[in-house]
Amino acid sequence: MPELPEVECIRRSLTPYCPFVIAEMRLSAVAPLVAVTAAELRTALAQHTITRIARRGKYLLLHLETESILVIHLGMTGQLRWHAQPPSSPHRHTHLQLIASNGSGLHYIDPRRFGVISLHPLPDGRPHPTLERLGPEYDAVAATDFIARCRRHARLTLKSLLLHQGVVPGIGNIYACEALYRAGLDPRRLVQATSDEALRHLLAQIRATLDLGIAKGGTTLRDYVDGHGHRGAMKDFLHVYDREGQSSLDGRGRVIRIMQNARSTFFAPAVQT
DNA sequence: GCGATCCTGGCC
DNA sequence: GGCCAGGATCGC
Repeated sequence: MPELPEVECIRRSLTPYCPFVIAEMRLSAVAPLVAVTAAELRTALAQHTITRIARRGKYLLLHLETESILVIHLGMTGQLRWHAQPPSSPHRHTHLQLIASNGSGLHYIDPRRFGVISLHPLPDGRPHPTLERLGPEYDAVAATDFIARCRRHARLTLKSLLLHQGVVPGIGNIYACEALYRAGLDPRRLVQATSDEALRHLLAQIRATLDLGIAKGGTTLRDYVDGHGHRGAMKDFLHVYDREGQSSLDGRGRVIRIMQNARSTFFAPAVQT
């Protein structure tokens, strides 16, 4: 569900509640823990303080005063919600609750359990495995570095390239389609058939697309809400995603849907070459 | 590189 | 009942 703009909006919506002292931690029996046990998580969190919330790609990083970091990935259907008081009817798929002494708290909800709850570093001291492999952030990467990273994946299609978290992390299916539309590039085109100039332009469009997504509060197709339960408005600004058979938002071409790696790609052949 | 896989739920 | 879904890893 959430891509970089949605994760960033969640981060911003929860930042006012830091520092947050965790008086109690509750974990469901089927919480999607990765490389940590419930006991290890409890030791790392209970009676400790979340000092700030950061983001890398689609990962939320809840920094503790101990220098340990609670790592949360929301997968397809994850939510991180703030509750000023304990909710009268907690969501059925609540897997982690971090509760303060006054009853307020952060709730992690994830029906499909494609998410990740972990720690960085891991309890054995090793770095969190997938966090380490992420490329530089979209707003910090130099164009020359971006192009060099693209060239390492010469035989990928541009669509697959954008979904690869080692190039520019945080892009998912929606924003990959949108950035390629804005850049005028066919999602089926191979990296090796794409010029440096076109890649430079693509990076600029990735930035514009993600920044707009953040400014509009993220894309709510169905589930997405920020930490306060607010939906995002970006859906009304998508040019091609979920518009099969219609014209693109700016009217420059008719949108078709194809499957790439078993996932839908929306694009306008008249605009994208 | 590609397909299968982990899950639940909504929609046709 | 079947298909599809905003993700990422794993094995071939």
